Amino acid sequence: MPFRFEVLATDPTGARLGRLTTPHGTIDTPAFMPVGTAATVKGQTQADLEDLGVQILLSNTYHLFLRPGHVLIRELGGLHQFMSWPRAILTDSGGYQVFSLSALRKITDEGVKFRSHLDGSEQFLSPEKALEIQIALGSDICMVLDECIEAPSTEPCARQAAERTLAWARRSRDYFEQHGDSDRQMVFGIVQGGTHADLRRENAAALVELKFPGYAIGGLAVGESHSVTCEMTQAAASALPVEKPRYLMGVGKPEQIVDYVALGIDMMDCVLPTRSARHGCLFTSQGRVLIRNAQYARDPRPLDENCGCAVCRRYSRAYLRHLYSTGEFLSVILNTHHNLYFYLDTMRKIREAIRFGNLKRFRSDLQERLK
RNA sequence: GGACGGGUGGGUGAGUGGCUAAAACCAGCAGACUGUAAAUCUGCCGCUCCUUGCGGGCUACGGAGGUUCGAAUCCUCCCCCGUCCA
Repeated sequence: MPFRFEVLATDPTGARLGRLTTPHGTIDTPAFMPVGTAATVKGQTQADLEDLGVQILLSNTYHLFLRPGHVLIRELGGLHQFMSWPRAILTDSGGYQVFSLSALRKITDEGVKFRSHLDGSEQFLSPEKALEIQIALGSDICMVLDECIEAPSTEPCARQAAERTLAWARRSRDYFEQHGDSDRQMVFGIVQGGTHADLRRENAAALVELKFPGYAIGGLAVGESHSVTCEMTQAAASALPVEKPRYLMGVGKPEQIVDYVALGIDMMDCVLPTRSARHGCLFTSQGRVLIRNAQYARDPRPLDENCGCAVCRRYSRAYLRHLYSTGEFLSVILNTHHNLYFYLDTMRKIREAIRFGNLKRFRSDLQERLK
């Protein structure tokens, strides 16, 4: 079996230490997946990412479908070969674009009609089409197309989206059984349900009957408070099988991630470290640093004295500020490198804390420092 | 010496009688960013006072006078810059 998920240890909080095996290597969980929407993590080479210890990257079905096209990528040997990434890849289905491109789309039970943000052309994504594209891309983990809604949303509205997502999950599974290869790829179903705990539980339970090899929780961190995100995560996770990996989509800040891990989450992804880096917001052991702030202009210290990354070992805050304020390319590169290191290093420490059963202590220390 | 053109807030630069403490952009200062339409977006950006309000006072469009209820905008003189002619 090329795919395998093992829970190696659990922490009193409920956190799980695990290992997910894929044809492109194993992933230590809880894992953070950097986002490389357009087959690139902006500002980092694949060699950089390997050096950082990234075991799995996220990329995007919808964006790659529009450009350069999944057929072209298949011709060039699939996404791994195309982008020269030897480790695992998870592709998001385009479900998030249903949310973020809401002004440019129309949803029916059949699928989603998009007006391309690139050239205005009309595009259509159905659950089957999203899988067809992901099969062509060859990602290790495919996501079913889902309907992600904003928060807050009314119960009927959330229910409609959740039920549609469930129906789409069934169609996705069936399509993959017919056209996919489970030795090569796995498909995760996605729980929806807005900010309604009962609906989350109900939707998760129904999804589990479809027997996916892994489950994602979607539609969170889209406007609701962190405590509600946790409550919903808890509600959904409680209905998921313990032996399958759980992926909380699109989160979060470092101090939030430990909370999700404590709720039994195994995988997460977020644009925060990469996007914030480009915007001059850097994550450190003492909290966030806006490197453009005047107070760093003459600061000879490393960004984070407790950080072992290549950037902190070599450059000063004053230099990083200079690069940012002059708009130099190197600013994006160094900032992104540091932020990803910080996230991945935090995950390493989280895994270690779970191994020793003291995540609770680790969490309160981390949250105290970062608040 | 003469003829034109021009001098606006830290910079570039709109504005040619009231809606102008003065567009826009840049610089500066601060904030946001959560399955990436994002190397983006937002706010502040003359001084000052308080009862912090689409509040009051003061200063401001090269300088000094003047016209007008009202001037960055019109008039006079002066200073400076650019181009051209001697």
